[in-house]
Amino acid sequence: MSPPTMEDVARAAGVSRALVSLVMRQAPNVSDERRARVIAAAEELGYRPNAVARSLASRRTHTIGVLLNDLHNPFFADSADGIIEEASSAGYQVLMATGTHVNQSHTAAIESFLNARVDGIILVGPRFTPEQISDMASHVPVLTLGSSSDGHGVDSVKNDEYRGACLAVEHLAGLGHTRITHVSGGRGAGADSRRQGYARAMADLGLADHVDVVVGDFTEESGAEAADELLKRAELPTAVFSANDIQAAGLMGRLAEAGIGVPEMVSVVGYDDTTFAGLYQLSLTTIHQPVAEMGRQSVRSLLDRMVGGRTEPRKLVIEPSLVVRRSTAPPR
Amino acid sequence: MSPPTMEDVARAAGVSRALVSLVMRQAPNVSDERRARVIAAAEELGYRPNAVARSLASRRTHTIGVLLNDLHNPFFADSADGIIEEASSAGYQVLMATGTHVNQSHTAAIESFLNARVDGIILVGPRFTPEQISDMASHVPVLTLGSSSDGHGVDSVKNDEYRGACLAVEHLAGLGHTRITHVSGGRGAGADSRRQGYARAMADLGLADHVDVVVGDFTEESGAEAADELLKRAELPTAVFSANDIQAAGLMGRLAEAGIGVPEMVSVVGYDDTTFAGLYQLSLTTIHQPVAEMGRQSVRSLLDRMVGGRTEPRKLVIEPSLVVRRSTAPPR
DNA sequence: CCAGGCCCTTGGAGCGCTCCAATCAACGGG
DNA sequence: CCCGTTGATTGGAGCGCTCCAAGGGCCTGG
Repeated sequence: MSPPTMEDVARAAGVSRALVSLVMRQAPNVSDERRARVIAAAEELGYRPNAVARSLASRRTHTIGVLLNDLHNPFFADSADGIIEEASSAGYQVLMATGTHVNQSHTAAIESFLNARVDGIILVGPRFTPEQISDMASHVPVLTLGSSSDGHGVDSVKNDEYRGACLAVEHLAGLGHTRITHVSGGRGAGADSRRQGYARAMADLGLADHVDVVVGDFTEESGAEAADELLKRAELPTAVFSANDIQAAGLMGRLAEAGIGVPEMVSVVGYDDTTFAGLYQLSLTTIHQPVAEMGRQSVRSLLDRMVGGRTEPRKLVIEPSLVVRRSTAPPR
Repeated sequence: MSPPTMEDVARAAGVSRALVSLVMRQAPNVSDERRARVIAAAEELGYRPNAVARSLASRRTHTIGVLLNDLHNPFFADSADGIIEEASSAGYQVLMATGTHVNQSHTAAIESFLNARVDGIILVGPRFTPEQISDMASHVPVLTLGSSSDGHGVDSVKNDEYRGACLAVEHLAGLGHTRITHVSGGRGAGADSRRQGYARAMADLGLADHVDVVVGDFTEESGAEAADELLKRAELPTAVFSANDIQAAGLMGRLAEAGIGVPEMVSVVGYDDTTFAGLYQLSLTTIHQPVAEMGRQSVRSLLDRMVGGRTEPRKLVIEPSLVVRRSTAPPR
């Protein structure tokens, strides 16, 4: 009653088990006649190759482990989408785990990836120490996506956060803004570069005196809190560059509640160009990065290492772009 | 140079391989002294149990396959989150696949789940024929989440769409609306029940004459198109019950572009209470279903079948609830 | 007519683990 | 003092596949 094995197919087709194996793996040197007989027998028996046994024998699982920070942020959902799509079209499966904020669950997830003998690991967002990263990289190819914890012999795909931040600031300055505040992403992935890009761009534009950073993180609440903070001040900035879209949404919401119009009173720029930035009601000017495409690139890069034999790490930096919507306007 | 195996640990600890196996599986009948020795040896060698070999030998992979329709819709992201969380806390891994609209890729994903010998499958959204479902259910426990394609000996977890639609209509009617249009979800999961719930509630409230359904699907564009359709009419309805939040957002956006205020001119109710329904700028009145919790329930239900030995299918129906925000108001 | 190749096919030895039946030591009770 | 019990430990037989070395036809050139 147990499902048919290769042995059963071989018997039914009157050939050896090895031959069935060759047919299943689409090996070239098999006569058409036998191939047909094997395929017919397999079909008849409802044979289904056992990927577990195959993995054990071949020492390759055709599986990549993906660790995401937070599926609720569309950013992660989009990258997951790109990853899954590319992986499955390359014949790979995706083992997915999410670290629920706690770093401990991250390491547990990695542990189970390694036990499962995944062929590669993609880290989307989570912060690990360099030791942790290189430790796992010693077992299996690792790629970080969008995160900044790289540089330890692992591949990485990210957008040029620095450049993106510059685009945002230049856009605002171009509109005539000078008092441009940045709400940071705190210790989140990419937050540092965005903050530095902001500072640098401000300096380059001669606005060094106006540099003003409110510490936040990548959540909606943090945006609302930042708004509260700003509202307490004697004078609002005329523009805000938010560390990401969700935070920007939280910020704009709170400002609206307080009767502060966007962009009439304050212009707002986000980052990521996630789904809802384009919603008519938000219409958020933001920095676009092709997240799904980056997910696909990640898989390709990893495959390149896993089967292509590349060994030196490859860092891919994607150029972000500015998307202007209605949340920005010249200052009054 | 290959990673240490149980054999190596056994040798190092001076015990048999079987004993190491017992220790690794936390079996009870092992003397403390030997257990300690084995653990020490394993640690020393950096031993990592090979889950592939374990799966082959034990015929259980501790993996569940999850097939999602569309990660972009927060609904799916949320359920994925609940599923992953519960699965990993039960010691299970999640193999994730997304069907990219095309049904063919759905079946390919299922195929690879079965080849991987997953212990169970959760289908979130995709529509399969009853034959397909019962076919896969004959191999492995299957559960459908939020989908309507059940009833074939498989478990299911869903909210009471019917009831949810009633809640929406009753809310609008309670505000004084009579001309309530429904933009449907077309052939998507749950769309039928929502439409029927709408029709039934309208009838119960004596509004049968006003039943009016615009065919759409579960996307933002479809909402915009529905708005266009409505705008062509001589007279707008005073309220719209949208098949889901994203569609509602698209609809509201297009209405706003046309200068039609929500809720001043038209009230709008969505469905799902996805993340952005709560954004201040949308503030969409909608029907809430505890999606993440439903994801967790799905896993529990599946585990119950996989290890608990339950065989009769279990259908879990969750009561949805109404969340009133600012997109609804009495008609003018 | 035979050696030398070239294809196709096959048996067998694992891959690293689980699980079962068998073994062994220790312990009381009759 | 022997034997049944109980609990800890072990060898061995798989799990279903891949991979490799070797075998068997058959064709070709000398």
